[in-house]
Amino acid sequence: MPKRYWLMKCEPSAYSIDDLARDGRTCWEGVRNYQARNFMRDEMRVGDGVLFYASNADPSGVTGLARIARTAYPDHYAWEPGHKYFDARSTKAAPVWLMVDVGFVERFPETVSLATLKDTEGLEQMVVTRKGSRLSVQPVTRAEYGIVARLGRGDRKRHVSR
DNA sequence: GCCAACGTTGGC
DNA sequence: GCCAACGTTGGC
Repeated sequence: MPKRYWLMKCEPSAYSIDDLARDGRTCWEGVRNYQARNFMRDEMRVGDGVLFYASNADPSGVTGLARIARTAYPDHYAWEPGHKYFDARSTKAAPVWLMVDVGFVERFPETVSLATLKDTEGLEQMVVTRKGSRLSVQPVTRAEYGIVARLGRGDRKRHVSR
C-alpha cells in the first residue's frame, strides 16, 4: 500500500510538538470519534506522514511533522475507571477505541496557521479548512502534505497566496 | 469566554 | 426511525 498522509489534531495544552520532540514518540490516546478511529484502524500504516495540528492554540495550525510509528491497537485508557477516556463499553475482549503511535519528524520554526492554510492555493480541499470540520484525524493528500511541509519550513514564496 | 457546528443519546 | 436535547470541539 502506498504511503498515506494524515492530519492529527491535539490541543497544545494537552500535548504539543515540543512534547513530541522531547519524547521522540508517543501513543495517540483519547480518540473517541468513530470516523477518526476507523481511519486509524483501517488505513494507517507505519511510515505514513502526519501533519501535527495544534487546535485551540494561538494561532491554531500545523506545528510540525510526525509519522505513524505503530498501527492501531487498543486504547487502554478506555479500560481505566475514573480516567477521562474511560468507556465502559470498551472491553479487553472487544475494544471499542484504538490508538496508534506517532513519532517525531520535524518541528516547524513557525506555525502554519489555519488562516494560512485557508489562504494557500492547493489547500482548498483540506478537511481542516472547511467550516464546521471537527474531525481530529483526517486524511490529507500527498500534494497537500508537501505544500504544508514547505510552508512550515519557511518557504512561502513558492506558493502564491490569494 | 462565547457560541456555531457537530456527534451522540434517548424518548417516543 | 425521527428528532430534540445535550455534550463536545474548536475558531474566534
